[in-house]
Amino acid sequence: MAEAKYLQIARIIKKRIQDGTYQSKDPLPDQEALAQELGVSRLTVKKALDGLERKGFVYKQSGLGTFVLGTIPIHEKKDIPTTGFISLQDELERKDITNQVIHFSIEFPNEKIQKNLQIKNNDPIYNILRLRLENDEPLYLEHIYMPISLIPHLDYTILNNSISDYLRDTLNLKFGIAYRKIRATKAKKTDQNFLKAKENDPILELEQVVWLSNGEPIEYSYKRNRFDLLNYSILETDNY
Amino acid sequence: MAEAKYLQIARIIKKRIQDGTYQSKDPLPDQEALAQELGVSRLTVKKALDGLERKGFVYKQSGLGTFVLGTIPIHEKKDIPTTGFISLQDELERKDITNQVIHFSIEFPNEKIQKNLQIKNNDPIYNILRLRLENDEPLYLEHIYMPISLIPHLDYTILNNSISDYLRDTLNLKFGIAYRKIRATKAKKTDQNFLKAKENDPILELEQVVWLSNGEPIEYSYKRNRFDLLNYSILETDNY
DNA sequence: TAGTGGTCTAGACCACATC
DNA sequence: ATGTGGTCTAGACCACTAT
Repeated sequence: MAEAKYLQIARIIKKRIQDGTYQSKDPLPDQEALAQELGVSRLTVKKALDGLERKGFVYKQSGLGTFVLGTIPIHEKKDIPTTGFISLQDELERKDITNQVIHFSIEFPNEKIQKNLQIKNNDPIYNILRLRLENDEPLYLEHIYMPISLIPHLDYTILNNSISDYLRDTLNLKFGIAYRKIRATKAKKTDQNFLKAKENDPILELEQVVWLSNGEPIEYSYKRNRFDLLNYSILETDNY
Repeated sequence: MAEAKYLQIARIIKKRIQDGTYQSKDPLPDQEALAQELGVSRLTVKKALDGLERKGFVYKQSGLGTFVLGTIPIHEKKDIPTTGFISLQDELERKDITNQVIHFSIEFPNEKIQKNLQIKNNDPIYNILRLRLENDEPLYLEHIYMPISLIPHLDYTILNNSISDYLRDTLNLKFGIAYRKIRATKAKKTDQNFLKAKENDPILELEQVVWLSNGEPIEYSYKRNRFDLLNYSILETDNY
């Protein structure tokens, strides 16, 4: 089957917002009108708008209409959305991002990794340390642990590009949920070396466990970000 | 009208998960069975489950069923969800949280605040500095700016309790979206004084703009958190 | 009063996973 | 072949907002 109708509708409406057909703060046509015009039921339009609301394109006021959300004042280029499984390059408009694989090995997991990946001590894992650079300046250091059982073949070519693209497009794995945790910590020696962080610089750390849609943990990782080059951003909506 | 049916259904199912009626990793009854049992349509059950999935109680596998999500391994007590407009006390199981109002004044906004609250330079604002303590130990320092025009009467009693409860329950204001940004910074003198932070301690900062459901900005604020006492957490789902 | 979005139903068909 | 969740429809009624 083709892409779901509500996703197609969402894309059409999103395009109209981006090309200025629907202007900031203006009301969109009402759901019934959009449904008629696009040849779908009202519920399908509503579902599309619900998604666009969650993504921050529109907001709705019961009894009034649906409106285009204006520019967010505190938004900066270095804000990275914490939502979505999209790779960094897509989400950010940062073109010159490169990878540098610092370490790549196969090991038995320690207790913490066993717990986080829900595996046994004799289930081997990949241990990856990767540095991300923007215009040759270090952005963040990424420690990744993944079970071999789910990913039979991983090599430097994949690590130098996108692991998530490989999992999704080549292995056809489907991501489920992710639990992410953001904290501030002090720079360690490793951070000082690879990130060119100073001794008393803070580090913005994102630790996460990612599950496949069948409930199996696929990745435990933490990124150690340069505090001055990255923020994490969240757009919150009331949408149940 | 009473609470929406899908929210009632969600609450019932959530309770069954929490009291162990549905065990971790077990499948729930299928949507049709739940619909029959609870006397609603299948779509209403689905909507309830969609919400529970976004909140991390269950996960669904098309063609297989809906399952109770097990405990999240990296979850800690000091993780604070970045989602929802719920006050800190409700969300955390931290009982002994107190407020200490350090500064409270009415002023004209500077340019940054004008921009973030979308107001003019002669629209007065509240300027609030509040310290949050847990068992008399400082947790975070909160700088809050809000337009007076939307909040006619604010006093120390309200500031010592919950501002958001006052806005919601007394003024009947409805929250719309919030844009939040998380960064790591260095401790300033203010942080050292009030948070008992050391000179080279990092600070975990959350900066945010909160809008009402009618699109008017109601709050610009930033919290400066002790790096060792708080993390922010995000639960990510595929849910469009 | 009119117009908006929110909810809900019954029924249908589809894609997907398992047996 | 069967059972699961995902999508979609047409129609209905409700709550809220503005005039």
